[in-house]
Amino acid sequence: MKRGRDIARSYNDHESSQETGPESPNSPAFNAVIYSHSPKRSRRSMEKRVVNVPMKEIEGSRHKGDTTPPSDSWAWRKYGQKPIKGSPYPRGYYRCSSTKGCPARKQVERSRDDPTMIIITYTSEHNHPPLASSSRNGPKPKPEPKPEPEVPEPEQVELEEEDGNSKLMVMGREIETTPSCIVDEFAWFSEMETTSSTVLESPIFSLEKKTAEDDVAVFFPMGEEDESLFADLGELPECSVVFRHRSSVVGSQVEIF
DNA sequence: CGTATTTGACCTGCGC
DNA sequence: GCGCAGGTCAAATACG
Repeated sequence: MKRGRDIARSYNDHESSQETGPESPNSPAFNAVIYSHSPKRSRRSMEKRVVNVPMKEIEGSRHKGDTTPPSDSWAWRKYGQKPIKGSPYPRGYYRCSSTKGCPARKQVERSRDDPTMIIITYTSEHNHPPLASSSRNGPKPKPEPKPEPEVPEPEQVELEEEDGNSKLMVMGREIETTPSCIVDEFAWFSEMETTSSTVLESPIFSLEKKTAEDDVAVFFPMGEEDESLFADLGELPECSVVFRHRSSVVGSQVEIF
């Protein structure tokens, strides 16, 4: 069995070799973010992506407690929880259980400033597509309850054009967009698009078009056998942001100082 | 009974 | 070098 130090080493090794960017934000309403770029990568200074999700977005989620993670396109398994100094709420630690050996992890905690917000910090990226394909091998994800599809407040998610550059406004904050990040990140997604002609349009995409009329609808390709697996994904609006990014907004980041 | 979660212990990084 | 805080492991426990 690997002990902590071994994990930490391979973890950092993975980070240093990471060239495809961190995983997607996968959140219905997110404040973006890549923490970067410490000259010396370490467990605490590694690249991270932070996503803020309003509590209401994750109501109905299967977990209970202060660090309820929102459902997304991957299966997550909790492996730890720690009280965080200065915060009344503990932080939950989750790793991807969609496939064996997936390095993706996320930390879920409540915002100390706004308890109605959940802060999700993603570290490492998935080495596989979302559940659509991964669910056919590897550990099965738990069936998710079906919450009502949540709709981001119109005033919380806006698309702005300025000097030819797109800006995503979320929760009143401006998110700088960086195309290369997401393009690389979803290389696997491009492959799927070119290898399948069967597509599914999620209701979430039409929602996105409400907030960004000029957006090109992006369809998620899949085989017929996957359609049933995706039957529940209409409840996963978090993907829509990512897909839209690929089409026009293409990525999101905010530098945290 | 198999799988997921909880929780205390352990380890590492970082600041002083 | 020391102590603190964060991150992870793994045994125990809970759950379906």
